[in-house]
Amino acid sequence: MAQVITDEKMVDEVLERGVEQIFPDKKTLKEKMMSGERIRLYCGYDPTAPSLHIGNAVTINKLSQFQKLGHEVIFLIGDFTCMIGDPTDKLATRKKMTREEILENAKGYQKQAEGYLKFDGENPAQIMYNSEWNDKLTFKELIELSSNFTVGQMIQRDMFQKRMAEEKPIYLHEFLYPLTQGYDSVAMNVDLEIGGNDQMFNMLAGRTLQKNINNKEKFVLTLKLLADETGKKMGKSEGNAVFLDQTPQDMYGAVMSWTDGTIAVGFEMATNISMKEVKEIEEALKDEKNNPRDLKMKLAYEMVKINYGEEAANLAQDNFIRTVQKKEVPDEVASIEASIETSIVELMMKEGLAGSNSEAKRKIEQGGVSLNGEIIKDIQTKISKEMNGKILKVGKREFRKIVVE
RNA sequence: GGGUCGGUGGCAGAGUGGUCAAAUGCAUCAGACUGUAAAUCUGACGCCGCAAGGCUUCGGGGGUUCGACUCCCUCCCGGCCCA
Repeated sequence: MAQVITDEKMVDEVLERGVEQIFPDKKTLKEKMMSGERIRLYCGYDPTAPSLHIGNAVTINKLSQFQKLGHEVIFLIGDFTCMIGDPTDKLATRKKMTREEILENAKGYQKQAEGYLKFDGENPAQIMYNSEWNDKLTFKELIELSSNFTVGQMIQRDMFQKRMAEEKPIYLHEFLYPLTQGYDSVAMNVDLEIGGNDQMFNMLAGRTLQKNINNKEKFVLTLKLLADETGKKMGKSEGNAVFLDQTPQDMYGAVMSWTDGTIAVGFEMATNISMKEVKEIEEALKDEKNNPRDLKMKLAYEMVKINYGEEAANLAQDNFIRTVQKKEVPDEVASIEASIETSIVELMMKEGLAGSNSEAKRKIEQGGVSLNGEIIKDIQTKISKEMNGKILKVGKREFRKIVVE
């Protein structure tokens, strides 16, 4: 059994760093943690996509901080809730997923989370699947669960309000999402749930149920969303998403495409460098003399280091400097075989460098395709003997070494 | 059950008989620039084709018409109001 650390400074940092709100309040949770009691906490992840993203990483990072203090961490995979689809942030009902798709997506989650959270050694995090108990719920039990909430409470929810205002449909089963997520708290009998601030409603439903059913106080800790001062979020729709299964190079590059305003908060939420350093970075960012790019490079480096280790971080950084800043060819370029007389367009298609012939042609016409630095202008260009060993570049970051057969 | 409005490209959302492969915004891609793969600017953005042009697409099916995203019939789905 792991020893629970009750160092006040450390407890404070865990309860403050990146934290938006704590329910019912920070003081009570702190007292509980300072008492030396080992608390049981979790955060849930719905496997709607094959990869976790940076937003998930922030909560996983928070879980790991509790883990380091010796608390019991559960990494919950929402294979059941996922079938309903969380209405949070969704203007439209999510399409239903099959169990197969869901489990396929969930496969990589542990590996992707490992950069932050330990699943072995002392005090390992446990992985649970919420289908384990939700599958077994009977209709009768579901009715009993539902009776803990009123329709009024459900439709209060901002997202539902918005949908009603826009005359968009709300399906009955969407009301069950907070219910089932809430029931997770009861089934696992946890003391604390953490999640992004947008998950507050769902997490509080669990607080209500845990109180009503197990007569236990469940704490809820919400984290700030990773966003810049204008509220611009990181995410897919913003085009700057970072996924945990990206290659080190791509991850590094994706971080580099964040807006400058996200640098400090990125360090605070997604890395584990000390808060002292985070403050120093904040100060440095205010100084005109410093180039924010350099601090962002440090952030990108840290992110890759956490997920892939120091060596990969160095390589990713070198790669970025080389290909993006100096516009040179990277150290390692994948070779591709090409037979004489096949067209460049055909080759690009075969290599997945273009989604269609039209796209390949467009890229050539727009000057995005080059061979050893020489822009290919003619879409009719065919592979010739002289091209052997030359580097084909498509767009900013795709490099292939041609091996003529 | 009745009334009424609606279902358009990855998303949001215009378009009401030819000028529509379908405005605009977001996302995406390419280029320029830069302090970065940021911001900004320029261009592209269904598929095939060097091109001319062709093919497929506006909930499904059928019809009217020289011609339909646009009109008619029918079916499916949704919002709102009434019951």
